[in-house]
Order: sequence, then structure tokens, then C-alpha cells
Amino acid sequence: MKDNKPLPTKDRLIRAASELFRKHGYHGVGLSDLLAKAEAPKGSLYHHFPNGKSDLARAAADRASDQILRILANCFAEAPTFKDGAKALCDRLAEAFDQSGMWETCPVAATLFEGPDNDEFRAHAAHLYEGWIAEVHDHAERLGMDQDTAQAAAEHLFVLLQGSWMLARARRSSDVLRELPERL
Amino acid sequence: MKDNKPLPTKDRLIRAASELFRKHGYHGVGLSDLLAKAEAPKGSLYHHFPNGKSDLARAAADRASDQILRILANCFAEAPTFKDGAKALCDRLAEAFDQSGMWETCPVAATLFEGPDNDEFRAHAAHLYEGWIAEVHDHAERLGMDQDTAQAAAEHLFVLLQGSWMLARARRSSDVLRELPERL
DNA sequence: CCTGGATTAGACCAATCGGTCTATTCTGAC
DNA sequence: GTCAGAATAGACCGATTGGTCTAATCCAGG
Repeated sequence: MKDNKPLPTKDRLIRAASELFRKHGYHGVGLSDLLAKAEAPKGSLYHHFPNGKSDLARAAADRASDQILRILANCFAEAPTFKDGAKALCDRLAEAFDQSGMWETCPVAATLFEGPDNDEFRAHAAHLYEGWIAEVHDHAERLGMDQDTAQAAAEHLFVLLQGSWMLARARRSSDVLRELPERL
Repeated sequence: MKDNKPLPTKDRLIRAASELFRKHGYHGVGLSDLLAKAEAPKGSLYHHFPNGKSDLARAAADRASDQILRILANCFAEAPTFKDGAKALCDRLAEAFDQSGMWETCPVAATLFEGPDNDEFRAHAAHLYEGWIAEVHDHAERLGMDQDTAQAAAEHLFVLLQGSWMLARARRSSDVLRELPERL
């Protein structure tokens, strides 16, 4: 793909893992694919991630989750109302969807849900999701909702976005995401 | 698991595939797992499904999709209003979720979306999804909605259910699904 | 009973899997 | 300049992968 070379090896590995897992799922990506895309030798992988593929998946999911959190913060930071924030978020994600080639999944689901059938992994995925919801919850409260309404709104937005992303993927079109705000 | 023996081999294979793919995803299941669960030898697999794993995945997804269609039909058949149908559907799916051990994914997504990165497969997945939406659409129209409203309602329900199922899975609880009707 | 296609059975295969290990190179502290 | 630890490099490993192929078996029609 692009010239990732200036990045340190560890970051190149995480970036490659994040991309590939999103496209093909945890089990759909081999170490060889990973190392080829990161342009790194196997030794480096096991130096930076002693537990290999699963460690890397965790790191990739965490990185992706941070990106999402940043997007959430940005979209809601400038929004005068919750609805405006939600709208900005939908547009921002639709954009990301189009840029990704309209086929990537939710990174956390791809790398952790469908990953090693390990309870710790699943719990971590749940933890990341709750982090997203908590972030939206805080903005909702800040924008005038009471505790319970804020929680319901945050969860509802999460659910809508996950579901819309999936339908968008099936249709290979970001329209569903773009039209989402109208349905609120 | 259960005594699948009385079923013909082909059906046992499809059933096993359907279950395993839902739990671990297409790439997360090996032929050995599949054959062990179906109690069938490799020869039978390639006799009934000449293209092997991918053929089987298609069949499993089709079977699962038919099950969903039946559930949709049942829930809406007895419902006096669209809202009642949606509520029945949520309850029915929450039940299925609990029975499945709270970890299975949408069968179509698991076997086709995360399956072989083949465009034909993806298109077929999209086709199955549109079939579900069409089924709900028809019931919506029958229950008094006009064309456009019915389509919007059907898509909205699809999105909500897919998203809720994902959050339910993260939380290992069907509560999100059960509370869904209140949010309509 | 005989026969021929459908089905079952599993040995076998090359390729790939994730992972280990040793050797080498790079790099910053002294 | 020296030297230790970090990092890179990739040969190598056993296990498993999806898939092929031949032999045995089953079973329905004659």
C-alpha cells in the first residue's frame, strides 16, 4: 500500500493488523499477510508482541477504539445539541465507510469478537464498547439530558450505528448511514 | 451435541456448519471440526458439496436465512399492528439469543460476510438480507403502512436488531433486545 | 442374485498455519 | 571505541489446513 516505512516497526505492525483484521477478520489473516503488509520480519513481531497474533490483535483493537473515541469527541465537541452531534457522527462515519472501500467491519468486532475464543478477549471487547457508549453518554449529559435519558440515547446511537454499518456493507453504499439522522 | 444421526448426511453437514460458523466465523472453523460435529467423513462432504467448504457455507447461510424468514412470518402473522409484530420479533430473537449461549452472530454475516473474500458471496449475503427486509416490508404494508413508510420501517427494524444483537453479545445479556420495543 | 450409480470411508497431499530459536545488526550509554 | 541490550532477520518446526483420490460399501432396479 502506502509508504509506511518511516513509522517504527511496532506501529507498522499494529497499523497493518488493524487494517487486515477489519477486512478479513482475525482468523482470516495469516501471519504471513501481516508481516508482508507491515514489511517486518517475524522476529520483530514476537519481540514486540511476545504472545504473537493475539497480542497484536489486542493492540490493534485498542488503537482502533482510540480512533473511534477521538471521532466521537470531535463530533460532539462542536455540537450545540445532541442531535447535531449524532448527525455529525453519522456523516463522519459514512465518510470513513466510503474511504475504507465499503467493506471493513467494526474493528473491535473483527479482531476481538471473531478472534480467539477466549473469554478475556470478549470481555475486553465489551469494555471497549462501553467506553464508546460512556463517551457519548457524557456528551449527552453535558448537552442537557438527565442520567437515564443520556444512557438510553448513547446506547441507542451505538445500536443504530452498528446496525446501519452492517446494512451499508451489504449494500455497498453509505446511504443508510447518511440517512440515519433523519430517523431520530 | 445432540443425536443428529437419523438425519441424512447432507443435512447433518449443513446443520453442523450453520452452528459452527455462527459461533466461530467462516475462517474460524476447520474441516476437521465440521466433520467431527456432523459425524461424517470427508468423502461425503465433497460428494454433496463439490466445492467444499465454501459450498457448504452457502448452504448453511441459506438454511439460516430460511429460519429467519419463518420467524419473521410467524411473528408478524399473528400481530394486529406493526408494533406488535416488532415486539413479538424482539422477544423471539431474545429467546433465541439466550438459548444460543449468548455468543452466536448473525448467521449470514458469520458465514458470508466474513467468509471467502469473494464478491459473489457478498452479493448473496446482501440478497438474503434484502429478503428479510422485504418480508417485513410486506407485513408493514399489509398492516396499513404506505410503500415508503413500510420500507423505512422494515429497514429500521433490521438495523435496530442487528445493532442490538451485537450489543447484547458484548454484554452477554439479551436485555437490549428485550427493551428494544420500548424505544420505537 | 446381480449390477451400477450413489454414498461413505479415510489415507494421503502440498501448502500454510502460528510459533520458536539462533544469528546478526543497530544503537545509545559510557 | 566498546559493549550491552534492543531490535531485526529469517531458517526452521510440528501441527493443521482445505482438498484430492481410490477403495469399500450401500442400496435400488432388473
